[in-house]
Amino acid sequence: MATEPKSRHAEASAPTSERILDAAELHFAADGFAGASMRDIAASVELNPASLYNHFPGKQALYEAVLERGLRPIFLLLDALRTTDWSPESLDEETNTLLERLAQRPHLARLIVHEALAGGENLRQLARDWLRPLYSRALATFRESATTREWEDDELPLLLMSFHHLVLGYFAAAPMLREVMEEDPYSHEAMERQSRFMRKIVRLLVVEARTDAGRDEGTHGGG
Amino acid sequence: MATEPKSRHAEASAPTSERILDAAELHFAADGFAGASMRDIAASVELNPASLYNHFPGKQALYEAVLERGLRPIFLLLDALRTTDWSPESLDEETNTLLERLAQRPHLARLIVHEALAGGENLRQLARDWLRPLYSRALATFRESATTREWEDDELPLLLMSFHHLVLGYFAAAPMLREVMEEDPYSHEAMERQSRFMRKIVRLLVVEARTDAGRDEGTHGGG
Amino acid sequence: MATEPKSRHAEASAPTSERILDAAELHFAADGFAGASMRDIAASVELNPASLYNHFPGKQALYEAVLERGLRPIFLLLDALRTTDWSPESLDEETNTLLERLAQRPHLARLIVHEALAGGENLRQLARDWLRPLYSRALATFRESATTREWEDDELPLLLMSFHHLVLGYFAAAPMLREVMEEDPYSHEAMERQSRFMRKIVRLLVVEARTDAGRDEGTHGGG
Amino acid sequence: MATEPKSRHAEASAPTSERILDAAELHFAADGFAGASMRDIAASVELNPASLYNHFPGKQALYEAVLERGLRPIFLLLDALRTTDWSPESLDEETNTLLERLAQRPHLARLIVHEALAGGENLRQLARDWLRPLYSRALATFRESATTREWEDDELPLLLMSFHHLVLGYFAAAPMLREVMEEDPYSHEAMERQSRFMRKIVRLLVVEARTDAGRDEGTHGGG
DNA sequence: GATGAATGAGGATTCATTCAT
DNA sequence: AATGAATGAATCCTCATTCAT
Repeated sequence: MATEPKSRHAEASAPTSERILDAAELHFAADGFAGASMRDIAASVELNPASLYNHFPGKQALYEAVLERGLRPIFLLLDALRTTDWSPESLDEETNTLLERLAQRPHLARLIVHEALAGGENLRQLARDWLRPLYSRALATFRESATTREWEDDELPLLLMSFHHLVLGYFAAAPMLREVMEEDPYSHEAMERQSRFMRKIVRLLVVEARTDAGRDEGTHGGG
Repeated sequence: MATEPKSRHAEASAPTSERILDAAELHFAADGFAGASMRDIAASVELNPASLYNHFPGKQALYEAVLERGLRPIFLLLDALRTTDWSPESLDEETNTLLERLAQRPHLARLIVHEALAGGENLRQLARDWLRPLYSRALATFRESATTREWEDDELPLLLMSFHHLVLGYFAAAPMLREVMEEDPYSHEAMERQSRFMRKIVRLLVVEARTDAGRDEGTHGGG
Repeated sequence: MATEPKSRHAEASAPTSERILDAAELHFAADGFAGASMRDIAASVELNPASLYNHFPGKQALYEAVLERGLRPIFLLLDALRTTDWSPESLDEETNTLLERLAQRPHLARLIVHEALAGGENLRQLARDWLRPLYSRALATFRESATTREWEDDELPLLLMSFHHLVLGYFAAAPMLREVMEEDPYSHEAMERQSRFMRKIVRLLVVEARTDAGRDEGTHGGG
Repeated sequence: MATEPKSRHAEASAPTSERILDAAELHFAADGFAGASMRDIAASVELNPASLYNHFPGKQALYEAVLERGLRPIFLLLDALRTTDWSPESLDEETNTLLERLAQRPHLARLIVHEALAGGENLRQLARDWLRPLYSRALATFRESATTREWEDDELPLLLMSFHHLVLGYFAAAPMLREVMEEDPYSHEAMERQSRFMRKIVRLLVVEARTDAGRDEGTHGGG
């Protein structure tokens, strides 16, 4: 106590808490909140289940701590996209950064998708604390930007969600990709390819769309 | 009385097995295989849990029956896309049909996404029986088509998966959309808008890409 | 109804009842009353479990019918031993007959042993209806006989039970013998050997004992 | 308080695991593995059924622990018989010791007989771990001994099994004996009588048989 | 901070039995 | 005489949580 200036909060005091969070993140991502078990999480940290309660008051609190720790930096990063100048080069770079960050902690994407599927109180909280603020600001940036003028105003949320689905989908569906494509989607090679591909999609949907704007806009313009 | 030889037990219109499948589909979609409980499913049909076993030999079999009943028509529909002529009009129409069909049974998408997340034996089976045949044939069609010549050959699987993520994502994330966008994503209005949007995306990624093909092949030099 | 003079009782009316009894005997012998299941018995006869109740009012009644049908002839046979003249030749022959009869229906022995182990109401009934009358008469015969005069009077019940254990034990322990001796105890060869052996034991314990009587009876005589 | 660091929970004297084993032994002996229920065992120890799983990972493991604890000393004892000198006095004493030991834990015999009846995986294990080693060594001892020269070589296993049936039968059939003989077979008196009787049988079948050996070898020509 | 033991609620499944057809 | 469907009670076992040590 004399030599080590521990923080006041239990979460930061010991590496044990961190190890618990790591294990919990893994299990929650794999099995969802309901599917993950305190027993398994404890076993992953080679701890008695009862010991988890010395660090977190319960399963729900542990879950929230995982979300907090994992999502904050991701969302901060996304939020920073606001300041982009929407030049193709910037978009490329920012797409790249985001994918790399997600690739570092691939469990988080699955975690969010689990929540999105399940609905319920956890999702409500996640939406309130993280998703809604993020999306509303991203939307605002979209709207201010001249870049996306090709899209109708009421299509911008859909475009935003599409990027959400595309990005999270890739990570979340990793187990499926392994089955269907018979390749490890987290391999350096696969990530590289996906990153290139995503940049291309971004260009086609955001950058080039602007260029095409004047041509054959007969489809949605009629609505 | 002469024409309806149904027992007095089944007051509801549909045969019991069908009603069980309906309830099971709902619960499996909401909570995943592990998260859904036979007890809850039975309660939804106002049946004793033991009665489920008169219709299906177990949870796993019930799950598979749900998949079979729900996915067969969808996948048959997707498979039929093979015969498309890739004209913008055909693509528009087929995109439309697919989305409408999925909208009729919005739980299925969530069910697949649950599987994709969870991995495990169920996914392996789903991949073997449904996904892999479908994707390999879709890919073949992609490849034969002159339409998508703009994409590198090794990008076609990614493009395919992107459509997977985009389409399933919309339905699967419905609970999240409700929270974040504060709108019912299954409303006629929202569906209409999403359908229009998806057609536009398809056009931008598949049809127009072809047109752009000759221009600045593979780089973002257009900016 | 006109052509077939069916007996009034359901048990005798159809071969189905008989087939049910056969299957029930097998299952009760293998797993005991509690361990055997109506479902399995029905499956053995390729019948719906509900159909059993058209022939027997319940599990308990079916069990009793099995006992009745199976044990009566055996016990009649044993009872007939009363009239033996206790000559070595007669004993040999009667031992032989008994073992052959039991070998024909090896399940019965296991059935009795199951009851003997379990105790409870079924055993009480079995004892009242079958075992007690039989043993008391067998004992009386023993006592009248000059043959067994070597044994103290209070040892005769134990001698009787010993034969019970020896005979039933061989059949009841068949699964164990298979494991331990690695041989099929129901094979003709094994049965032959066992029969010869049992006759030898009977001779040693009953016939020869008489002869030895005068020699070194220091052990029990002192009690 | 200083010398007894036990928690307040365990008011009863023995440690909980031991009390569970006691109760389990009783129930498994009475109803067999399949027939005994964790619920009942827990109730016997006044414990929540879930608590059993804090001490044993499952029903099967509990069963094996019961076997291990109960059978090891018995089988060690039997194994020690190997060193007997086959003198009448030694046999008397050893028979006595064995019966006394079994009488101390009369449930074990029923437990083994249950297994012998049921067959299945448990029996296979019991045979492999306990019975087969024991019997093969006992047989070897029999064979080396000059004592049993009267018996044919292929009769020795049967003789061995006969002792098995006689000894276990007495204990296993206790419920039946109570019904049929209307006496408690575990009473001191009954045990004393049975012990005397068993010694006599052993003498007649093993010791005296040797003496008779020269007389009328193998036939019942004595009549 | 860690743990062994205890527990109530709930998990899937089996069982004997009933009843209308 | 046979059956499909229904059911309440019981089966083994898991879960998150608590508590004394």
